[in-house]
Amino acid sequence: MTGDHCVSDEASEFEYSIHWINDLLERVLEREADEYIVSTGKSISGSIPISFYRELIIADVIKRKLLEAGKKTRTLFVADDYDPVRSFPSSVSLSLDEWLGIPYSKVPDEFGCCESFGAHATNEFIKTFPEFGVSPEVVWQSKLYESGKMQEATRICLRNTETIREILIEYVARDFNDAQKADYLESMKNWFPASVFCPSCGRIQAGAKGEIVVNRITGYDPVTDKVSFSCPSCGHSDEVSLNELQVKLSWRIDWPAKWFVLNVTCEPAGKDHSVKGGSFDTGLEISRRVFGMEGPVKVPFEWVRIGGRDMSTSEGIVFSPKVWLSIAPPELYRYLMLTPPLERAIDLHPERIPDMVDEFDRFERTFYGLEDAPEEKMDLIRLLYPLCLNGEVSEKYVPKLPYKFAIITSQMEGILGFTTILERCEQVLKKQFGLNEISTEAKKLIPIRLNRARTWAQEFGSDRDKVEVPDSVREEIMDTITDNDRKFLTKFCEVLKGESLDDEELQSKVFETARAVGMKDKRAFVVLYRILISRKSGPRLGGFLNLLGNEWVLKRINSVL
RNA sequence: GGGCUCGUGGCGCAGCUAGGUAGCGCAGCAGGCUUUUAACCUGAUGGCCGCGGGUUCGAAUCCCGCCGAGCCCGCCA
Repeated sequence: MTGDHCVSDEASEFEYSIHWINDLLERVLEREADEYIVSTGKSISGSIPISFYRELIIADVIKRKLLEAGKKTRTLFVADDYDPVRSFPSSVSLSLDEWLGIPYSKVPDEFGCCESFGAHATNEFIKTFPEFGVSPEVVWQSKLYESGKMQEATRICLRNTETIREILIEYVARDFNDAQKADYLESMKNWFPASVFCPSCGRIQAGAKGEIVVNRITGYDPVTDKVSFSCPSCGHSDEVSLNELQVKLSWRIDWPAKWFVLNVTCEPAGKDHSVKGGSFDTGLEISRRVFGMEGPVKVPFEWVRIGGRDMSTSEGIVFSPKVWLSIAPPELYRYLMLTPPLERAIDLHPERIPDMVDEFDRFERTFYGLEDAPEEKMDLIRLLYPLCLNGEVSEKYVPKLPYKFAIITSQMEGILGFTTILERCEQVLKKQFGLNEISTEAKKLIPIRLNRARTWAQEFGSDRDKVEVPDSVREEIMDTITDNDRKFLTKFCEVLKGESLDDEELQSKVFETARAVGMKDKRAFVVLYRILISRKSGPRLGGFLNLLGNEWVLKRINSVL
């Protein structure tokens, strides 16, 4: 802040904040609610991809800031498991014909461990909440309906069918041409905002994606509270009292009804819903005119993509939270979600995880003042860093093993064993951060990072990232070794047989030995790397040789002599 | 048809809201660390800031138009 220019109180209102979180908080606080309910929701047509965490994290930071401001608040996660099956991802073994049109909450779990197909997919996701630092209350849409909590909302909607029709015509048909508009108006004449789960066949609709015929209510009598319907799936038709039927509101109506029932103050919405005149806006209109409520604060956000493609379950590119956790820290994911503006698409590139982890580590060290940063950036870092964590900010910096070092080292586990590797990593940490002792917190993180780095190298790394130590020296490598090389190797064996040296001493010995036999030092390194890992360069040799152990290296060298 | 976002050195991005010397990370290059590197440090190279107008003393930044890339909505959810 420059002190010489004075900003009046009025003008300061128009100052831009350093981050969207602050603007968002302000907008939400304007509601002056007794309790702020920040809701999120997801349809459950299969495994939930990590992209959905953008919504949960946005909701979570709103909650965190509200709590900080001393407000009462909760976040919700509404699992829309009452939606009927329209299609299955290719990996699913269930028969689509059998379950089409049945709610996901009534389709069995093919793995047999959860209550239903919907519950399985949802539970799998919920399990990762603590690691990603979110803690919403889980609301099952199926239970919301089955427990009767939605029934009054449904009744209100049926009684206001005419108003809802008007709203839909206004919003949906806004940009239609005359012919489309005429069709739409015609179709809305006998339209009702809810559908019936047929008491005879249990379906809410017939036909798969593209050719859906919904078992829509065909009439409602507000005096008798009876609804009539005709099932397109089995042909059953009837007129039954509303509270004796299982009825579900249409999507565009279901959403505002949930806002009403759950008293939602704020809800982030992906761009598919938040498009101008889209389902969110329609919902707000319904909130106002049908439920007499203001409706939640809309928080539009763009999608998270992976490698330039959308994460869709149907395409089979499911990048699940579990996969993320197997290669990168959850804090990094939060960081990536919180840094860019909400309206910006985020494209994840798994192959760039090492760089991104490095960046986050640097960001963290900057927070702790271990790295320089311009003061104007510090405000943002102080705001953002705590929001990236899944727990409390530690008082002291917990040193992290460099990810790129972990990539190489973790792949040595096969030949060295985990214990040796851990010891080596602790040494590196001590050296890098100038420590005498490593805290237990830091120690705990080492194996986690090693595992992630190894998995990353295997699953997403290029050939360059994969370091292998073959069981024996390959034939083609043998052929490249000259007599002069053997002279060097023989002499170097004497070094290895001698007293144990530290990394740097051993490093120097490579040079000394090379010179002693009149070999170019460059060649000495190439030869050793070839024998060890079949390529001409690799990790810093002194440390690497010690990592492998003199005994092992001696045996290896002897095998080519 | 309606809407959103993006277009800045090889790649990924910041800067744009309050116009004034074009920055960062990664890769690449050169050098250093008693000579290795995928660690670390230093340095140099590299950009008509998509194109064309306008406003201005001055535009990556503001305004208008265009081009290109991508996505969403438009039946259901």
